[in-house]
Amino acid sequence: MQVEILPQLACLCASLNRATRSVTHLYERALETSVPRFTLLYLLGQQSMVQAQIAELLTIDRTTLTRTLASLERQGLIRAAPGKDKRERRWSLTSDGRKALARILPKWEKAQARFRKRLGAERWEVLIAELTNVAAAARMRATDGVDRFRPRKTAPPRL
Amino acid sequence: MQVEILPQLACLCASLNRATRSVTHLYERALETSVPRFTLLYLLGQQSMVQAQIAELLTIDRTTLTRTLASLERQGLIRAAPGKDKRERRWSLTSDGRKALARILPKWEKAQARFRKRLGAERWEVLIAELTNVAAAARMRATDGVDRFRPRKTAPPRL
DNA sequence: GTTCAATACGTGTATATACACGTATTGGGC
DNA sequence: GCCCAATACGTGTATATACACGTATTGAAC
Repeated sequence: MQVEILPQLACLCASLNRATRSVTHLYERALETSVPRFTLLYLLGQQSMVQAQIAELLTIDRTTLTRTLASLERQGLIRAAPGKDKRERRWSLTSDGRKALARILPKWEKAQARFRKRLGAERWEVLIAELTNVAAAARMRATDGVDRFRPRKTAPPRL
Repeated sequence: MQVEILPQLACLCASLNRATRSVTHLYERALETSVPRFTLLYLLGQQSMVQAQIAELLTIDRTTLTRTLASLERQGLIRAAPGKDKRERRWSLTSDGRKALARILPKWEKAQARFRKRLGAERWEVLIAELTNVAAAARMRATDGVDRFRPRKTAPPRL
């Protein structure tokens, strides 16, 4: 039951979902952890963040994030501190979390380098930029008047 | 906690996951069903297929597919027939399934048209082709000798 | 025909995802 | 101060995802 060539899909969303399943599988083999968990560790390794801010940046549902963060907290990898606003939870890595991230980072970098080489540096960069555009375009409120997404002239900051 | 601009992510896999969450959310609002379920109905609307073949085409884990197909079968939308090989299950739409697909298709086409307009036809087409390439590249066996993905010169068939 | 590795599929379990709904805090209008 | 809509977060429930493991069938080697 071998599929010789991979057909294109008419649905952009189905194309995205398929590519994500395929690539996520590749990364998770290399990382020995799940991509969502690594993504959170990596992000919090850059800077501590309030929960709602993480949800927006990664476009993760608020309630999904609650459980994944709770799980990382149970593992002792992250810790929450209340902000001035007592409703907020500001998350940061614990020292165990930093150690775990340090162990995973080289594996992630290898996976990135391998797949980047496989695709070619040019396509890789274009792809990341385009995926950021697509994520932003899908979040666009339909009632904005213009139903046309305009990519930024200056590249957005990279995290 | 509003994020003014969406930053790029260093991780290609995280970029893919974020874009997929964002776009899937958009489509599911429009479809009033889940994207995986619609994708299966759409595919089986084109042609009946054996389970393992579906798994490969959509790069869905075999065991995930078992449950989603079972759910659609419980709803009476699809039906399995055994092949000559008694291990195989060949799936096709029931008449209820064809009706359901007919109801959903216009909504899907509207969602596609809207988002395609938003992105622009050119970027849309390039994106679907690239996502197909990426899915194929990630499936490439590392031991193929060449660790370099070559896109096909002739576009693959579209389903 | 018998044996056995490969193939097609299912089940138990765990995380990821997201909707509906609920609680606590904040800040502005009065 | 009081009221109340908005905000930040959690819980119950359902589907999606995928690994480890198990069963049935096939086909080829002998």
